[in-house]
Amino acid sequence: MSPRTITDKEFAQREIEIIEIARGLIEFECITTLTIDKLVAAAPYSKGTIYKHFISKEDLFLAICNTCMSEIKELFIRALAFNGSSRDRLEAIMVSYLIWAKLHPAQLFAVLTAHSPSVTACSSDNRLIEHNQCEHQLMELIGVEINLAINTGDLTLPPDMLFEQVTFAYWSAAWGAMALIMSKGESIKLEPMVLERESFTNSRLILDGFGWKPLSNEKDYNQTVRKIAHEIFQPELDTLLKMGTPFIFN
Amino acid sequence: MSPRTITDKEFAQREIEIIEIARGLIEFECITTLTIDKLVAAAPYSKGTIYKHFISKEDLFLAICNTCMSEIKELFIRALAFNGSSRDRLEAIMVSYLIWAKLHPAQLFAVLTAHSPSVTACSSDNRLIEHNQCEHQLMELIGVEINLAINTGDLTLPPDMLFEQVTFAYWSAAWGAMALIMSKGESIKLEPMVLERESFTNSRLILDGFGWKPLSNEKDYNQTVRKIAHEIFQPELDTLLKMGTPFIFN
DNA sequence: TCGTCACGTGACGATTCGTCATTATAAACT
DNA sequence: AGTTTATAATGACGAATCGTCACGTGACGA
Repeated sequence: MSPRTITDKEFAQREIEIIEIARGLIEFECITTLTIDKLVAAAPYSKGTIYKHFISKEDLFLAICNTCMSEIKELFIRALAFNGSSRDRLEAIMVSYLIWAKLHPAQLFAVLTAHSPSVTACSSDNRLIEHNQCEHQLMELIGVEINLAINTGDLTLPPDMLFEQVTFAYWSAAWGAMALIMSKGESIKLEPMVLERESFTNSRLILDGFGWKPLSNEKDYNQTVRKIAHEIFQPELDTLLKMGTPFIFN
Repeated sequence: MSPRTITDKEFAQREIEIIEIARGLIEFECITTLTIDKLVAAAPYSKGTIYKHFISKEDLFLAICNTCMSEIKELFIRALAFNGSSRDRLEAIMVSYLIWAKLHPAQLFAVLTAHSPSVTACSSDNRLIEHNQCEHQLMELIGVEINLAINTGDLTLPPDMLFEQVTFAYWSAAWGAMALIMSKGESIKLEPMVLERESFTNSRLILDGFGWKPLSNEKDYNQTVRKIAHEIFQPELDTLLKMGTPFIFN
């Protein structure tokens, strides 16, 4: 009754495989120069099959973005294992985010462009839902830490403020620095701005603005960042060094 | 010796005209659906002529973006006329930025997408230089106010920090909120985040983080925002109301 | 009036996207 | 084993769009 069927699992597996191939292509070219035809040429599947998975090129982009966000999530989880104050762990999240960005600059572009309206407009509903879940999960991880901080008294939630606003403030400040600095090609530099430094600056300002203890003038967070990086992300630091783009400490 | 010449001035004028036509098209469609062919159909010039002005579609996008930034600059200048503290005037800049964004949501998308690597890659050098100048001018306006604050003692520049970093921190936090909230289509909402509220929150956090006086717990900035909006941007507020997207005060 | 040369034009080749008619194939059945 | 059958895979194709370039046009000087 059902000849030549493909199981859901096989289908999902193949989707992952295609996404990985696409990510591989991006590494050498750029998200912009990636075309469906190139992907078809590089993958052991035909165009029709690929369009079974992604309803459009943008849908593929968003799928790549979602995969990246899942990867980032894993790093976040590792970061949250840092033994320190709640604020230390937020710093650790920033470290992990930066490390990922530096490890995969081409992929980061994919994540950035995935936030453009064209991608949102041309992606499948399921993919968009998945994307929202990914974003939600990342924010949730930050949210848990914020809750902890409130419970321990390190952070006092301003009375007229929603809980999610704290997450959003932190996330958006990090996003802004990332987007502005990384979008500039090598051709034009945005002053002498350094991704790592400005990101930590934004983090510090936002958290100090909340009065999240210990404040940055009570503690040397540069030291904390070094400790986090070496304790949790030493392998990644080594890779970055080998890539010629070492993590820059203050 | 030179038959049928076009002066530089005429050329520049025509460029402005074409950009305005393109902006008009964007209003009804979207930056993504804007094609050169549509522009050619809408403009009294042929494709060849248009390609005399813009070396690529992306170059046109960046030109639109630059025009928008010049418009924003004018609003910034108006904002800076606000009679108050230096921090009040930064708040005024945020108000003007938000008002522009709400007045021209479609154009804002153009500005956002103009920051994607594809646009940077395919634009002419001149256009990129112009873009950098626009960005620089906007930041410079903020920079002037920061200097004033330092001179009056409202702000103490952290010893290990460059002057430009203050500007960048403020600008990137504003950018992040804008990019994250506006990039979400109507389909998917990012929690109950409100552009105006989160923008002012970010602004307050960053400036409080710097210890920029008067701090937000010493003064009701919601009141200041209302004052700024009504004193300087009442016509725009009325327009927004008519558009059905009123400026949202806290 | 005519020649010239910069400017304007839009047809065209080249890409790339996404579809769909056709082919291949594995399971079920005889 | 051979046949049937429904589903999956394929890639040729039409449509859309980009950017170019060979040709047309017209203002000005001679």
